[in-house]
Amino acid sequence: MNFQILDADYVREDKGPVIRLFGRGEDGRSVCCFVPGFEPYFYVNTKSDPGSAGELLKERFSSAIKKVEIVNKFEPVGYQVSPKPMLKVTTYDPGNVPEIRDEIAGIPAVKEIYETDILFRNRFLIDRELHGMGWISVEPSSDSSPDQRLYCDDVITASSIEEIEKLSNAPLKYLAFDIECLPLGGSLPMPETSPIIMVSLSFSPAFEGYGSLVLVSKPVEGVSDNVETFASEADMLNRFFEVFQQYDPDIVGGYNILDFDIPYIVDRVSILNDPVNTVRPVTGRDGRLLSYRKIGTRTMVSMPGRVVVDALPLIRSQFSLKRYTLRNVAKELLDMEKLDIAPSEMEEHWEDSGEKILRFIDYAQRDSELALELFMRLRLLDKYIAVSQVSGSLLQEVVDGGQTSMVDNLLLREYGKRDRVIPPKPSDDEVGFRNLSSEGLKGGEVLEPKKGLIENIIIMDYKSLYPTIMMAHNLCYTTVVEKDRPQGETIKPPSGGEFVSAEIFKGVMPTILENLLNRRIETKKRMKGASSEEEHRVLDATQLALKILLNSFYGYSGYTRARLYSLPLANAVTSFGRENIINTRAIINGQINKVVLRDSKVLFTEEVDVPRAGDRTVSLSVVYGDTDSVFVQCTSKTPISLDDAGLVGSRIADTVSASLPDPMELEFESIARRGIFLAKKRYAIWVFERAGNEWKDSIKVKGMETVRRDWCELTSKTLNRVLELILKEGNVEAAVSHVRQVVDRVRNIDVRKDKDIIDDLTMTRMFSKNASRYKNKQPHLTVVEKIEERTGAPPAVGERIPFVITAGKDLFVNRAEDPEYVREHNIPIDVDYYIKKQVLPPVERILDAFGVDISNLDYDSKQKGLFDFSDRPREPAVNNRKKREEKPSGSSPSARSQSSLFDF
DNA sequence: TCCACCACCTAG
DNA sequence: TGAGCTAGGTGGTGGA
Repeated sequence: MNFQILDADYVREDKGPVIRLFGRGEDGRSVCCFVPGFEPYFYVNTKSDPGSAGELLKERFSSAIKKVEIVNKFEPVGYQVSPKPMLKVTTYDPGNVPEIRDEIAGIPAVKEIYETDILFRNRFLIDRELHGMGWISVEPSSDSSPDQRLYCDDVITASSIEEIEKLSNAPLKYLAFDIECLPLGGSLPMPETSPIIMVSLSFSPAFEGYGSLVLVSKPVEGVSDNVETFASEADMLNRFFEVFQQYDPDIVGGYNILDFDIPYIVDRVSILNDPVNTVRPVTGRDGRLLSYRKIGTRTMVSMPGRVVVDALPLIRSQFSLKRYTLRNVAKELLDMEKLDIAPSEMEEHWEDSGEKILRFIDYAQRDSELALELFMRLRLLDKYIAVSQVSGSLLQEVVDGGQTSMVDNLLLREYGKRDRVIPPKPSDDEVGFRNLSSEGLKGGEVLEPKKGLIENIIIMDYKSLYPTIMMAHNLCYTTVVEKDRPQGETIKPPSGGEFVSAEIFKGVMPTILENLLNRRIETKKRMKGASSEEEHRVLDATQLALKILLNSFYGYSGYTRARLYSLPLANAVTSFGRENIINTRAIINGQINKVVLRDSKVLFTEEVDVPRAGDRTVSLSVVYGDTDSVFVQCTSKTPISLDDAGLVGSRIADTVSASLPDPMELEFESIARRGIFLAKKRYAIWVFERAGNEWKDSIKVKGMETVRRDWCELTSKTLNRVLELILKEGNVEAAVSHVRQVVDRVRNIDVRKDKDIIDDLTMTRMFSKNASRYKNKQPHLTVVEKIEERTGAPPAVGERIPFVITAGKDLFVNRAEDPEYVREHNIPIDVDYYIKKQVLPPVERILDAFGVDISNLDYDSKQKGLFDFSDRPREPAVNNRKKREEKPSGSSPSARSQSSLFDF
C-alpha cells in the first residue's frame, strides 16, 4: 500500500510505544498505519570512564531505562580528529525522557546530555529516513490488526516501510470553514453571551456534490439546498462535526481560524456542554476532540492525522498588503468581493425571516468560499508541502513554525549519519548570555550608489551567495578549529578564526548545502522536461523549497535560540561576502575596466591586438551594489543594444566567476536602460530581462515610497507616474506637470463631495506592541486609542492600522484619525500636510537628480512656487536641462546621460 | 537650527 | 507580525 505521510504521532501500548503514520493513498483512501518496535533514546557524554557511568545509570533508573550502550560519537562543534565514547541510553517510554534527563543531569559523572528534546515522531522519521509529505510503500503485517477506533478508511500495521519517489501529491481533501456569531447590541461577540448562529463549510473536492454547505441554527424558509437548518445551536454544531468526520479532510483551513473561530467553537462547546454533554467536537482522525492551547499570544491547535492551516498568517508572510482583512485580501489577491453586513446590523438580519436572513446566509457562505479560494487559487500550500518533503519535517510543523525546525531536522539527519550528536535547544539563560556576550554579527556590504540618473546598467548578482560561500570555504560548526588542530593549511576568513579545509574534513553543513544545491539544479532541469502542468508545478515548488532551505542555514547560525549558534561561523560567512563584493568591484573597475564589441563578440583590452574599424569600446564602472549584487554602468560613444549589453554582462559574469572558488557564481541578471539612484537601498530602474529570445521590460522600484505601506496611495500613484515618465519617456517636463495637477487636485479636495479620495490619502502602520510600551507618540497609536474610546474594542497588536491626517493646529500625531470616521463625519483633511509632506518630498528627491533647484521652492498656496504654475511659465525643468547641458561633460554625475535623455 | 532618539518599513 | 540575520533611509519629536 502506498500513501503520503500527512501526520505522525505515537501511542503507548503494552509492549512499548507504537508510531502512527497518517496519510492519504494514491487511491484517495485515508490511512492510519501503526509502526511498532521503535524505541526512544538519547546520548550522554561522561566526564570519566563511560563504562562505569553506564552501569550506574542502569542501576539508578532500572525501571525507566531499557539499555545503555557505549557508542563512539563526535561532539557537536569543532573539528575533531576522532570520536569519543559516549552512552546511548534507550528508554521504555518517550514521555519519560525529560524526567530522566533532569535527574541524570545531577549526576557528577555526567558532562553533557544530547538529543533528549527531539520529538519521538521526528526521531522516528529521521532515523528511518522518512519525510513529511513523502510517499511510502508499506507492507501490512497480517498477524496483528489494531483495534482502535480511528476515523480513517484504512487502518493497518506495517511490517516494513520504504520511502518511494512520486512527483504528484495524493488527492488531498481541503475543508475551509467559518462561523458567524450573533453580537448582542453590535458589540464584539463573546462565547459566554453570543451564540454561534451559522457555520459555513467549503470543500475541495466537493462533499456529496456540494462545493459548500451552510448550517443555520434556526429554521428558515426558502433556503437553497446547500443550506441545512436546525432547531438549536447544539444540533447545528453536532452536524458540523458529523460532516467534518464524514468528509474526512486532510487540510482544515480558514481565515483567522486560529485566533477566532477555533477558540470560539471550543469555548462555546464547553459552555453548551455545561450541565450535560450535548456536543461532541470530534475532529481528529484518532477521535480526539477539538481543543486549543495558548502559548503567549499564539494559538496552537492539534488535530491528529490532519493539518490545520490558517490562511491569514501565511498570506501575511507572503504578500505585502496594506491591510489583511478578508475583504481586502480577497479583493487584492482573488479579485473577489466579500459580501458584508455590519456587526451592528447582524441582529436585525438574523431576526428577519425574509430576504435579510437569506442575505446573511449568503454572506456566511461567501466567507468560507473565499478562504478555500485562497488555498486553491493561490496554491498557498504548494510551497509548504515541498519544504516539508525536502526538510523532512511534518507539514503541520512547517506551516506553524519558522526556519529553525527545518534546519534542525536537516542537521539532525546529517549529524546522525556522521556520528555527531546535536546539542539541546538553549535555555532562556543561555540565550540571554548569548545575546549579552555577542560582540555582534556584521552583515552585508552596501556600496554607495552613484546618485542621479544613469543609463545602460548591467545588473548581476551572486547566485545563493551565503550558501555558496559556506560550500566554497568549507565553513561549518564541524570544521571550526577550536578543539583539535589539523595538519596543514587552514582557511582563514577575514573576520578571523580558522576552519579546516575540505580535503582534511568536509563539513556537515557544506555537505547538506551541496546536496540541496545539486538537487535544485537537477529539479530545474527536470522542470524543462515536465510532462504535465501538475508535474511542472510540483517541481517548481520543490526548487523553491530547496532555495528557501539553502538560504536558511546562515540565518540559523546567527540565531541565538538555535541549537547550533555560532557567531564565528556566521561572521565568517558575511566577512567573505563583504570581501567578495569589494573584490568584484575592483575586478570590474580595474582589471576589466572596458571591453571592445566586435562582430557580436566581447573582447577584453588585452585580446585586442589591432583595433579594427567598427570596434566599439564600452567603459565599465560599478555604480551600486548590495550584499550580493553589482550594477555596472556602460558608457560608449555609440548606442548599445540590449543584446550587446547582454553579451557584455555574460562575459563579465563568467570572468568574475572563473576567479572564484566553486560553486560561487556571479550571474548576469538584466539590463537597466535607465535608473534613478537616490540612496543606498533606494532606486528605480527600467529593466529588460531575457524571456526566451525576447526582452521583457518593466519598472522596478526598490525602497522608494511607492513600495512603502506607511505612505499613502496618492504618493505611490504620483511617484509611479513620475518615474514612468522619466524612466521610459525621459519626459521631465511631463513629470513636473503631472505633479502640478496632483497638487491642484489635492488643494481642492472636498471630503464631502469626493469620498473616494480618502482611500488615496490613507496610510497604514502596524500596531506592533502594546500601547504602554511605546516611548513616543505615534499616529496609528492615536487612532487605536480613539477606536478604543468609541467602540471599546481596540484593534489587536499585529494589525495594520489605517489613518489619515486631519486639519488642525495640534501636533501631527494627534491629528491622525480613522478614515472611516473621517468619511462618516465629513472631517476636513490637512491638505497642506498631504502636499508638503506626502506628495512633494519623494518627488523632489527625484527631481533633485535633474538638478532642479528646490531651495527656493515654496509650496504655500498663496505664494506661487515651482509647482504652482498658474501665473508662471512652466519651464523650470526644461531650462534646467539646458543649463546643465552647457556644463562641461563629466562635471556632474548625470550631465552626460542627461544629454541623451530626450533622444532615446 | 541641529541632533539624538524612536519607530517603521524595506533591501538583500 | 512570537522565534533566521544585518544594513539602511526617513519622518516626527523634543531638548540642547
